Amino acid sequence: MGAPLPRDPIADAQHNWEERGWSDVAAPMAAITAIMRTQQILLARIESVLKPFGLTFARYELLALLSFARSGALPMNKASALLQVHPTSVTNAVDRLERAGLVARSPHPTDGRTTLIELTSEGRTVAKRATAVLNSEVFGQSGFESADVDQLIRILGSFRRNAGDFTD
Amino acid sequence: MGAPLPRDPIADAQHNWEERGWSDVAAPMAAITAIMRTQQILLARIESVLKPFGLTFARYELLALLSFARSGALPMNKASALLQVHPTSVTNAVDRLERAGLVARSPHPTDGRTTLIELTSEGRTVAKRATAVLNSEVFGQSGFESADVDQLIRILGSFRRNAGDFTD
DNA sequence: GCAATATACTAGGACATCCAAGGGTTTGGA
DNA sequence: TCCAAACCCTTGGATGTCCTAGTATATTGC
Repeated sequence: MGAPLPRDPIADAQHNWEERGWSDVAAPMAAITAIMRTQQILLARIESVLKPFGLTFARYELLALLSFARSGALPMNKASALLQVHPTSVTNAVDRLERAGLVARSPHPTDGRTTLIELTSEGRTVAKRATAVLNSEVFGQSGFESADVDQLIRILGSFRRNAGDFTD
Repeated sequence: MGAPLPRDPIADAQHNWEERGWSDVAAPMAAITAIMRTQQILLARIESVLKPFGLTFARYELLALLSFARSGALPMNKASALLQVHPTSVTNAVDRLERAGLVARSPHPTDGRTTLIELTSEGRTVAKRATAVLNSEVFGQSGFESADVDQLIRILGSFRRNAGDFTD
């Protein structure tokens, strides 16, 4: 956005919390705020890389999910569950991907309520190329130490499990 | 959203990455995806707590920032920089907070380009009460182990510094 | 078998974020 | 002094997310 700040605004907030006598929750507040900000930074990097492909992160995630499905097709409700987003968000993403010719809707063979989303061959190509660039430009240069990556996976995995994302 | 999944979708994605030969970036990919999902869960909790106050997280952050400013007022560009969001997002938040009577715009005394945002007394009251509930309902029950909170603050703090958020 | 309930997707609305562009104000160099 | 460049805020547009409600199809229970 702009130039770096002279001080860490989240550390400042943590100090403010402690000064007000909320020391018991100051650290979790700072951690949660840091997660918010980190997500914002990472999302911006990802979207910047995907822009040349005409993709957003939401649409890329759907393409990637489909590309890993054996049949190359998934019911919309399944995609919604796996991506952990609201069904209307999937409808929105599919609308745009379909208009771009990267996926196609088709009726479910036995359940009239269900719509299957299927990768087109162009969709598969775009997914492959976008993934390659994301791997090299974002995931390969995350800025996290290797040991910290393991810590994040452990800590956030535990959090997500406790939050009810999955049972394992 | 829905019921817990039988398996962790992010761990599955990491395995898929490894199977395709992208083992070198599979772990950072999983960590980054986990940050995205964690942010989503935390944001939902926060918004749920703030809803009774007629606040969103974006508006709450602005109120909280103002409540910690000595004078109780800040220029909009300063708020934009400290909250690390685009100036138009601040304009949007101030518009709504002003309509709700929680903040007021006033001209800067010496710089005609600048607009100051000031807490109203009602705004200060709402900020105080919203903070109390957030502290007890979200930050006080984050679900993170105390040691993990420290790890998160360290890891994400380092990341944000490297990303150019601040120099310290 | 049929009505009541549950499930799947979509339409419309509220919010937030960013970008691009425009209008007003200040600053700084020729 | 004066005009160009820099800065500040706002408007308008695109996208994503969620919620609520509505339509269509399946499933269940009597």
